[in-house]
Amino acid sequence: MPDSCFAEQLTRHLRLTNAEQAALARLEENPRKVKRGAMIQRVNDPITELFVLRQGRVMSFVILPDGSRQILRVYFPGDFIGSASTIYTRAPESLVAVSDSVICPFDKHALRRLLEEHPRVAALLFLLSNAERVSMTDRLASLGRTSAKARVAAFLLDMFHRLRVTDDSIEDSFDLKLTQEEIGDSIGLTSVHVNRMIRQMEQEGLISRTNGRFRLLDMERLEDIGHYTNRHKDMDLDWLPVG
Amino acid sequence: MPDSCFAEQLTRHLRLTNAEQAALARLEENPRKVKRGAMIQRVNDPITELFVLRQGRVMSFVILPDGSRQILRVYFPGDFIGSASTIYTRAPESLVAVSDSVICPFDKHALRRLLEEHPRVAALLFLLSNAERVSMTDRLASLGRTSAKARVAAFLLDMFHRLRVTDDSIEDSFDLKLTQEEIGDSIGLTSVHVNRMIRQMEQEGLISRTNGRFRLLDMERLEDIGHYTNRHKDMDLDWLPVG
DNA sequence: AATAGTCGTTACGATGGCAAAACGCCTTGA
DNA sequence: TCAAGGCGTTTTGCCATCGTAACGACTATT
Repeated sequence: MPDSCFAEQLTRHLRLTNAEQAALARLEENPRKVKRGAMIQRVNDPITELFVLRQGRVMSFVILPDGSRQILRVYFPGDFIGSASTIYTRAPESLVAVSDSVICPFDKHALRRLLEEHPRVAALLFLLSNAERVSMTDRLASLGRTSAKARVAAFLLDMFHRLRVTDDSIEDSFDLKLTQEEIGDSIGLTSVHVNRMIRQMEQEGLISRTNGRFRLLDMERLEDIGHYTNRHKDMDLDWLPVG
Repeated sequence: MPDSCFAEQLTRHLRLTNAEQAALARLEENPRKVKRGAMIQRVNDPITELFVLRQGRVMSFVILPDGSRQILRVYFPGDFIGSASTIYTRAPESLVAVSDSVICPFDKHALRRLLEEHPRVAALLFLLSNAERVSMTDRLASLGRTSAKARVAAFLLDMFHRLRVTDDSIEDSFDLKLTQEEIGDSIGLTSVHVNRMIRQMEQEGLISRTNGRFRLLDMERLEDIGHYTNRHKDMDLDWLPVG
């Protein structure tokens, strides 16, 4: 395992000095194992710490008064969790481990000191946050303006590409580790309808499933159906020069 | 008019030194008038500049292949427009003036230099971006999991509170300057259905309209219907100390 | 063996989209 | 002052999409 999952993921997109890498690695000095289903943070909890995810899956969500759940984001190894917590004193969203995971909590004030000592990291986090915002707007358009089938297609493609960023072993099949209900709660559908769409897409030869692993058979058609655009190629990697 | 709309809005949330305020004011040295309906940026345009909005209304949106439009965000005076542009070389979204407006374009590299000379501003922008992300997740939950009526209620409340941040003259009635079609494209509904909901809420005494101005008559019930939570009171204003 | 969790499947019904037309209101121009 | 046009709103009927409820099958865990 690398010294810093977070730095490792960052360097897929942006350039870091050795000092910055070392500083980021210090955020991951206290790994903690959490079991599938364990709550890491609840809405309205006073915020004292943020996290880096090393292994497994974590997701953020909110529960509406009528009991329905909206999953906001699924986190993968190397992801920085809880950026929302930097600007609020109480958690605006809950965090739960979707599968057995290893998270690295660090103090909110430790992050502030890091930003003071390594000002360029603040700019990097600003950029990262903007990228996350764009991916959020893509989901907004998906939820607001597309059919159930398009949402499922876009969701699978998004998960596939995000998994590949940190996991080189992924070729064309991957273990999502999400139930169909969790997929539905991510894209604003019921598990019943997610199931309908998945089976339909299987019959059409778009995807296949073998013991829980998805395989995307026809990328091109999936991207078409899901109105999916991979934004990675448009990233401005050198805007913020090194050192 | 203040030297810097942007700095003025920022200081509603966060503390700025005089030097930082002056640096931000320099972003607004080139005001430009744009007419209602004028395109400021198109999807996939190479990005060279970002904007601060001084007067009027600007919105960002995307058009899906089937021609439908998702409005991503409505910007008000004092808003920083185009944070998405910092990390991409091509615009991921279009920008259009919703009403006659004054925008202040500035070079993308001028922003980079500003971040280098005033490292704390990078951290402030990081925080601001995180706040925007949270407001985006609120909309995600609204689109994914709530009824048409709830979305309209939440949208009106959101616009009302955001307008009040920079416009002290607003008491309880306000001029949204958006058509019902634009409201629909913001919250994933057709203009027909937006109209249905607005008239229904009028009849129920929740809101009223007089020559284009909305008046929110029953805040409490609106917040209830829209599952609206005002997050402003939970902001962590002092996490990043001054200077 | 028992229990719990996930997936598969069906029938039924509500929510909200679509198409089309009329209405009101403002602007422009004679 | 009136007419013409454009734009946004209002209204209607029809119907597709997607949600709800309910149950059975399958698997893993205890």
